[in-house]
Amino acid sequence: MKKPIVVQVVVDKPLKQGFDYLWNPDELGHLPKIGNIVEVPFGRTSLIGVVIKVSNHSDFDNGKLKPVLQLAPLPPFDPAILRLMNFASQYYIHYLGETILPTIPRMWKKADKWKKLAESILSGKLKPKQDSKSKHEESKTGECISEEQLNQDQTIALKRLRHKTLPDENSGFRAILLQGQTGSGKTAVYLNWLASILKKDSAQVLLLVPEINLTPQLERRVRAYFPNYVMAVLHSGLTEKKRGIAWHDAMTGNAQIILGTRLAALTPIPNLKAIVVDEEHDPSYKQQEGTRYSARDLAVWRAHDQNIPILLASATPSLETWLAAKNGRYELIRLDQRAQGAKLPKVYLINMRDQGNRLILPQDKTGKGKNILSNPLVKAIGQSMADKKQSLILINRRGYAPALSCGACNWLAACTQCSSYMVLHKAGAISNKSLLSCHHCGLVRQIPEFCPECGNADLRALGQGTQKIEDVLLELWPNARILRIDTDSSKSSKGAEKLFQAVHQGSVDMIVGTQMIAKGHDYQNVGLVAVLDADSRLYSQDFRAAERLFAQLIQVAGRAGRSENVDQDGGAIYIETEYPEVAIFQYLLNHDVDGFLEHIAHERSEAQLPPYAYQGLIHAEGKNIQKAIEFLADLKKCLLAKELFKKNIKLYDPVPKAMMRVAGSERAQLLIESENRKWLQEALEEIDRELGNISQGRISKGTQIRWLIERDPILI
DNA sequence: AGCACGCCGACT
DNA sequence: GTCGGCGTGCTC
Repeated sequence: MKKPIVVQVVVDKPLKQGFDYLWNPDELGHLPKIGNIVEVPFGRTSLIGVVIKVSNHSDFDNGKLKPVLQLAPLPPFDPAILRLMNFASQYYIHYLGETILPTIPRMWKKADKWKKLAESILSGKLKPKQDSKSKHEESKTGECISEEQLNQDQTIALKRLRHKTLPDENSGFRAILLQGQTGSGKTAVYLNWLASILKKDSAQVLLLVPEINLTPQLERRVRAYFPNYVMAVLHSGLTEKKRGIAWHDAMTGNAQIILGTRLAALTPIPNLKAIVVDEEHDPSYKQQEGTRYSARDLAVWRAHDQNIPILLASATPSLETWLAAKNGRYELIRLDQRAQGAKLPKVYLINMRDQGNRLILPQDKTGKGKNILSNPLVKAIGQSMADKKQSLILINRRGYAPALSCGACNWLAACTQCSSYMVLHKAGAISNKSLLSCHHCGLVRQIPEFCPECGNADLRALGQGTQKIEDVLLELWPNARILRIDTDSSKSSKGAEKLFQAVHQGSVDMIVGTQMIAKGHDYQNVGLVAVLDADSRLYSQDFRAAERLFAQLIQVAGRAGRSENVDQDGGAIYIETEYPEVAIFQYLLNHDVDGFLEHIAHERSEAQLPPYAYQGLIHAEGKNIQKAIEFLADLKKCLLAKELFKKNIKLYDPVPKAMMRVAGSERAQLLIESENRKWLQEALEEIDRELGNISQGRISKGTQIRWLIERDPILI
């Protein structure tokens, strides 16, 4: 008798095991391969799954095996990407099916459309128009900006890079940190490097960027660099179809260049020969839902596993990467000369404790406006206007004011769903009338006419956001052309790119915005950058706050003085702070990135914090905070009885989260820490088992607490 | 995670 | 007498 073909399939459910199915080669047209994407019956419905094992046996009751219904018109996930998925699943303590399946674009998860898709593939209709360039024509290096255009520093960096990675056919795994100031031309270096990798037949390269939707400039630049290659662009902002096609182009090898955000790190690229992670320190590489992976870390693992080079580029490397380069685990290539001779901007710290620096607006007799803009900054903006230079003004709060308060009884408008105050938005931003909005759950409310506590009509806006700064600037310069760029304004107009176009055309004098204006954009005529709320991000209890702020400040500083005019001075950055003496600002004064990292490294080492220790976080969420805390306290008690936790693991006390209540549910967390990676891994696996025993999915049975394990958290 | 099955309180 | 609560178990 002929042996049946049995395949094991994982699906997108919180289930530990795979499920066995019969494979009928006559009906499916092929023999099964590990990595095949299939449709299988599951309970009363059917699901998409991935084959993870092929055999002739099943431990399950053979009479009850159901057949695989359909095979997707896609190549199987290649062995390398499956190894990566397996690793991610284990490392981040997430079910394999729930790790693999969410990486498949929606377009390919509709089994009823597979027949049609198969036809479009055959007839070549799947390609979008602009991507249908033939790929094997002409010289493959194409119209790359020629190496002669690189400055001396860049040329040396590129040479070293090639020397490290190209001497022989399989030079193997190399992790290289390309550290260089903003404007030092890192992009030109790595694009030229990728060009040399791509010379090898059918090679594919992966270029990861933090948020491509904010930087269409980079996409255009890469396209222009490689006109003769097919490029696949992958990020969450794409339409279903575009993303589906790009993913298909990557996994079939049709595209040579895969440019994308963190999700691209988990895309199958069968002929992957090199990876670049641009702005490798950027927190947006960390996925904050589902499998909570770090795309940068996975990319390094992938490069190591596939024995290929990876380049990590940044002006302000993460401490992890910087230390690895320092102790020789990674290679270090520096790029210190600012391209085209541009100078670094001068840094001014404005001490906001100094009364003399405070500005009183002429109309503002009460002095309410005194903390909004300082005198030195107003003078500098005026000068910048006179010089016909643009000013970039950052305040990391959108809306008009971050709170609404009663002048009589100090009542504050709070969100009913979250432990946060509601932000006042003036007409025009979210809707055409003023209202209160919660930035955590999205709840929107009318502005009350009277204080609901005491009936007073004197309700005041506390603090300031982008809208208010815009108002104040208009008061000071009634004729100034001011553009506000934040999530609100880019949503209500036709997206951020339209707004940025106005900036580049020079039809704007001042740009007021949140952090999103600091990312990646090459401003040609910005002479001044101002940071208004620097301190608010130092107050955070997160130990990485200073590191993040420093990176952001260096990044915005780099937006100043980027003119085409070679003799330009470097522009200026003004930072308003009540603590100009703290280390972060002092290192910033000298643009001393290494000094700052050295300083932070010392602090972390003293405190035994990451990267000198490894952390995991258990999240718990329920109807009330007591229940959530109790759940974690019980867990802790139970864990402390185990050997592993007595010796090698530090368990902190369960605490409410900084934002305790969000959208009606209350959240707590338990931090666990170990000096040893492996011990932490074992501990997290033990916790997963423990919680799995008392849970159904990710909800604990008795207590109805939803829990989640996070490895290497970045926001604590 | 869904979803069915199954055993105890207030309702047309 | 029934509708419906969510506790428990299953999905190849």
